[in-house]
Amino acid sequence: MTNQLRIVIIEDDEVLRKGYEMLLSNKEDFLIVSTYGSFDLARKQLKADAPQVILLDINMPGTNGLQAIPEIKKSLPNAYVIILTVFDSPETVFEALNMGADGYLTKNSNTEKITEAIKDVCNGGGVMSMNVARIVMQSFQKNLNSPLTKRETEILQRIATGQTKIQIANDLFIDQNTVRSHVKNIYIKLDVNSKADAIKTAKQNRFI
Amino acid sequence: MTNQLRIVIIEDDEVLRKGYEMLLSNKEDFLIVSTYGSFDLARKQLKADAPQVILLDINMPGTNGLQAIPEIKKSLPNAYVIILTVFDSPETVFEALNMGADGYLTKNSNTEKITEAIKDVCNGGGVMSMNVARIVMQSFQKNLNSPLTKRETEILQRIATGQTKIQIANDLFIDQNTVRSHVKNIYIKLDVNSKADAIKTAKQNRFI
DNA sequence: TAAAAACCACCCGTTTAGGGTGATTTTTTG
DNA sequence: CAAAAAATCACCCTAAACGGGTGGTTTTTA
Repeated sequence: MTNQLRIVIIEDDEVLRKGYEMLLSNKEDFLIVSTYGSFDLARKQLKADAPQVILLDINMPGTNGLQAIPEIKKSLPNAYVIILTVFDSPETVFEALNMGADGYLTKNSNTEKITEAIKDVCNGGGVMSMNVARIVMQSFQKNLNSPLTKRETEILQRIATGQTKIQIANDLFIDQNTVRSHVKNIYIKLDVNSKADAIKTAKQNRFI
Repeated sequence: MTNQLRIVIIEDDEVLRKGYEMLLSNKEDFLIVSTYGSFDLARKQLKADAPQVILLDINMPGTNGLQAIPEIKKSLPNAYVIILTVFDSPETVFEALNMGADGYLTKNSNTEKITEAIKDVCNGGGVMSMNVARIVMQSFQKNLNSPLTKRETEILQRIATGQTKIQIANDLFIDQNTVRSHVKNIYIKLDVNSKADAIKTAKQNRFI
């Protein structure tokens, strides 16, 4: 790309903010348009800054980074938002992704990783650091010690998508009564007595 | 770590197989224990090879890589499985993660990335290349043009977890009739007339 | 060849879903 | 500020689905 990438940094820690600014502005591909100590300070300027990439901290005074994402996406729909934070709890990560973050880096990332991430994001990639990727991958991995059989798991998954027993029976080419039998066994194994509880328990334990 | 990492490569393309072997065996931290042209050939030897990391292709004659993952995890519960493939469709990625893969690299990854990935995985990290991360992140990102209001989205999400309207009403401190009203509006907006269809449509369009 | 899983068939009463039609109050937004 | 959108609530109705109980057979797996 012939033009420099316009970057904005929003980070309340002054040392980190200046640090990132110095390190990234050394790269000739990057132009640090502005830096802010909070999103509340950045809000009115952002549109004029017209950044392509925003490095965003989560823990900030006033509006926090997660709350800021939808607002940013609204006023700058084409800008990429990369979270840069110390938090890497599953809840925080998933909320950030749900809000529409394009990347999630934890602060142990060195300059090399960050510059790489910025370029990757602009090439349409997603970016996450190792510990974040681990969290995300674990969220997909099922519990290998599920008490449910293959068939029971299949049926519970379908229940979780809102299918009725009749629909499930038709889809699996088995009788409604068979589905009922399986459901009863599922309830016994999970020690519940309703769809909602079964789904809840199964999801908590990653059985489905 | 003082000992070398024991690595097995399972890849049907001979050129790639030999290529990876050469490149990785140059690293003094790594010991390529064995390489195989298919999982069926590897199956009986794997336990004796006792690898810490397995690089696994997906498209192979006989048992494919995805099917192989559960089998590997069963016989070598402590081994890390890194998928190394050209496929990066959402379906393939999610199936691999569901099967328990610890990493997912596409074949444009250079040696540097691969060695880094192997080390990261052994440090308990998850590993994925940029295009895979993009796929995973997109799966979390909701459609910003949802026709559903905040409340409607909330209610539909709860329906998708199996909650009844009464339970939802209690949880949200509103009347059952109010929940019904919202549900009716949801059905109209999504042009459906049942829970299952609403959930299906909403998930397809990432409204929930 | 046992045990586990998958399959099927009835009974029963209660709960839930979904369609229709009306309304009021609060919040958002131009 | 005024109009629009969202959220709230009420009552009609029927058919469908749920969940508990108890019994069984066939197939698959270890």
